Amino acid sequence: MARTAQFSRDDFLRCAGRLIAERGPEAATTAAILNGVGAPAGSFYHRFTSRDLFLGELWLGLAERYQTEFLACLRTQGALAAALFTPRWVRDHPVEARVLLLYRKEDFASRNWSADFTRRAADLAEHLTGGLRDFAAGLGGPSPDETFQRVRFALVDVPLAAVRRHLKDNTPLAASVDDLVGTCCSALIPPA
Amino acid sequence: MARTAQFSRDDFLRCAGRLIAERGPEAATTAAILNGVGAPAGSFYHRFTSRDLFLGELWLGLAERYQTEFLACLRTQGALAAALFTPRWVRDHPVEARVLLLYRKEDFASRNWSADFTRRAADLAEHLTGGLRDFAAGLGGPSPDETFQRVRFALVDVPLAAVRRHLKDNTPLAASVDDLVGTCCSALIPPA
DNA sequence: TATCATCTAGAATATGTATTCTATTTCCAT
DNA sequence: ATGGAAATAGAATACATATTCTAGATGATA
Repeated sequence: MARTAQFSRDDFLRCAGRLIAERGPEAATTAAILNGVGAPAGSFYHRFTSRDLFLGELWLGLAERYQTEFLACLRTQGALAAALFTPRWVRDHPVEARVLLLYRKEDFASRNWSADFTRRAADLAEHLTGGLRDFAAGLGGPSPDETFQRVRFALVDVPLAAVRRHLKDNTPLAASVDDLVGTCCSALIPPA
Repeated sequence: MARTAQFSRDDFLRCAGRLIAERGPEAATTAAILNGVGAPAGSFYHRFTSRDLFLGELWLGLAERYQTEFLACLRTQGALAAALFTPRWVRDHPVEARVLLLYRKEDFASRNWSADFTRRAADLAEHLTGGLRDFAAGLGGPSPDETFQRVRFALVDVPLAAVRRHLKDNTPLAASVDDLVGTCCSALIPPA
């Protein structure tokens, strides 16, 4: 009933991911993507309404997968495991890690996102703070909000900082990174 | 012997800094800068050879000032003071902090830097690692390189991570940030 | 094998942005 | 006063990149 597709949405997404991992979001021009996939412009715009939404799809997909795993890890294995989740994820997904963790959301979201995408991004952020707040509440302490901020710093900000330098250099993640992250985590969230 | 200048290099640099602090490096288009200063294109290109070198000058200037103060603080006041230097600098220089610490060097340096600028950037990086290595050497310990990496993490990466979330939200830096940074610093570099 | 929705094809267009170019103005030293 | 260097002025140009547009190809189904 119709011509068979020669390219898939994933062909474009993967190619863009590779380009970004290697040379940054700027390098993922439509021309570079089309050239990498070997497709004409028509085939790209047949599948995606614009480059902005295309990049949004790439970013949201990665972020949703990463964050879901992270929150599951936090719930089932606790603070230290969650703090060490990010270095592990970087080792397991070197390309995705560079795309998702080395650049800023704004490099992908710049503007013109659909209501659906804006919603997905907001849900994502809300889901993360929700998970962290729940965990912080379980720890007790006098100020729930102070605890939340401390937990977020220990489990999100510090691990990301530890990992970014290596992502930037494109060097394998040293085992000592886990020590640094673990030391901070234990200091910030004393084990029971 | 010549017409008096209506604009200064600093007018352009300051305007670009303001634009970047408010809306990111992308917002500092030549058109936006010219419009902000109220100058014609000729006056800009009379002073700067290109936008790339112009942004480089802006970034290098800020980075050199920030880093010089940081290293002086480390030398004279030690690890904890150096770790707390960054939050203090952010409070004292809200605009400059967003330009320098919220974005990546690559957002400014992209390409086409002169040999002079490349050299200044390399010197800067070398100077920083030098200062950190010297300090780490003073701490002793079995592995100088491991100590160096730990010091760099405690005094550079962790403070930057602590500060970035607030820079992104453009919210004043809470005092609790200093506690988080201090806790990590003391755990990573036990006071003598 | 005729149909037709889907997909490929890529040239043409639109847009934003950096940069150049050719006057023209201004002011100080003579 | 005036010659000339430095600065302003802004229209014109160059360029990269995203997007549109029209035509044509393909292949499962009736």
